[in-house]
Amino acid sequence: MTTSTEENYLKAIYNLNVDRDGKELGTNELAGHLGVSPATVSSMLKKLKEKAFVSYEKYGAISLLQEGEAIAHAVIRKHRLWETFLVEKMDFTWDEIHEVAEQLEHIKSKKLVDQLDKLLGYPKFDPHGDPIPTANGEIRGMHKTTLDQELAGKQLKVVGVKNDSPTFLQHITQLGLVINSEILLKSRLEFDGSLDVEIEGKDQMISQKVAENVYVSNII
Amino acid sequence: MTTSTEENYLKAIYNLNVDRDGKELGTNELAGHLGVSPATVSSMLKKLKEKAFVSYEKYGAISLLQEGEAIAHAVIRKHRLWETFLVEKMDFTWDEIHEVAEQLEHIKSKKLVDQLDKLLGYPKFDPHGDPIPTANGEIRGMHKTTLDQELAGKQLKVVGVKNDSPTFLQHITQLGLVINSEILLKSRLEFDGSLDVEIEGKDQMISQKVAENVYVSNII
DNA sequence: ATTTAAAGTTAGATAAACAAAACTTTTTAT
DNA sequence: ATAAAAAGTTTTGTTTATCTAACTTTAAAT
Repeated sequence: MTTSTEENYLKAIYNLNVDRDGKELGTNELAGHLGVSPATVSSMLKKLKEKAFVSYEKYGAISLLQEGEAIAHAVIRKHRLWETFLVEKMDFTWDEIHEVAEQLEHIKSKKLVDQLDKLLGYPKFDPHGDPIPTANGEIRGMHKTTLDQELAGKQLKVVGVKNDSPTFLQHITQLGLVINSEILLKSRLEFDGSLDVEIEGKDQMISQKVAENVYVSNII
Repeated sequence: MTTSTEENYLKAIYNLNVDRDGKELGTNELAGHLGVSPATVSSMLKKLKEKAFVSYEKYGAISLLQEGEAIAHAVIRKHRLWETFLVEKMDFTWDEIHEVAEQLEHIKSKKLVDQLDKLLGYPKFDPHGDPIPTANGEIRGMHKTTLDQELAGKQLKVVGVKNDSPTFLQHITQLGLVINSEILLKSRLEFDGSLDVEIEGKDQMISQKVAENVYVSNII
């Protein structure tokens, strides 16, 4: 049986290895992400390696082995199903769900997860636009482009966010940026990379930092 | 913030102090109930006393102080609401819910509990017939008589069970003994205290041990 | 009333998860 | 190519929750 802590390490390793172009994951970065010291990560990696959950050599890159990835998928599946449940059935807003889902994702009951999935109508995406892994651990395709990478003049749709923090989510909700919002990217300022956009008809300026954390797709 | 372990101790102390006529609760009994050694209970009590959750002196009786009782009530409320949720919304049977509820009862989110209560229509009893404490920690009245204490000839209704274990619940479900089942207590055998009963029309023998764990009320 | 049994406590140890400080390896910059 | 910086590891130590073994107190039995 895996502990909650182990599950959190595996999930973090998974998340940090997605969405990066070959850059290696090290103990410092993982420690920062988990809010623990690099020393703690070093010793935990020894344990996770013994259990054959991760691939790791001293001073080397950290990545998941098959079994570790399966556990990460299962935890992420639970996290995203619970987030969906909280929004759909419990009247939570998308900035309130992460913290509670961090707790609920560690509940151990296969039946509960299956029933949750059924109750929600087998959703494919969670309230942040992230895909929900299937019961077999398959993930149906991830996001690609963030708003900051798009060209001026494009008509876009918000399909997800890269950041789950309440403050970020509250900020963009204020701007009108929620899942399925339509955006016209009018122009980009050379000065600081901020963007002049039209969101659901309203004119707005958004910082590059915000744009980097919003996933979009083209409107055909 | 209280840990899950502390909450489990407070809940156990609460449960063991209900349903007993003045008999004092000691470390051995508590240890047995929690599945830990008496030594562990001794040291944990020191901590719970420091936090002013329990009243306790060396070699003396264990009981809850106001704050400890409030926490116990809150945990029991969550436990029973989750059990109700699992049966009402997730198609669990009453013998499957205890184990999962033991995990869910420690989730920390006021909003989640309130919404759960609302979603379920503010239930007064859980699937085992136990009363659900209100948000202010009030419990609306407990069970009184178990089936083994009733007189022969009486027409009774099952209102609850004293034991949550899967094996017990599966056994009595087999007998037809579920919440609201109607029972006619026909006679009691002097030999071993077992009972001759008619359950929903069917004739059955049930052991004294079983009868001690079924709460009943008179049908008026 | 004394012995024995039951109940309870204390002391010493362990495992999990963490941190600080000291040390080592790798990478970067000049 | 070497020094400095960054990244990573090891050692030592802490906290929480647990155990076993040894000891003490209280209750029961003769």
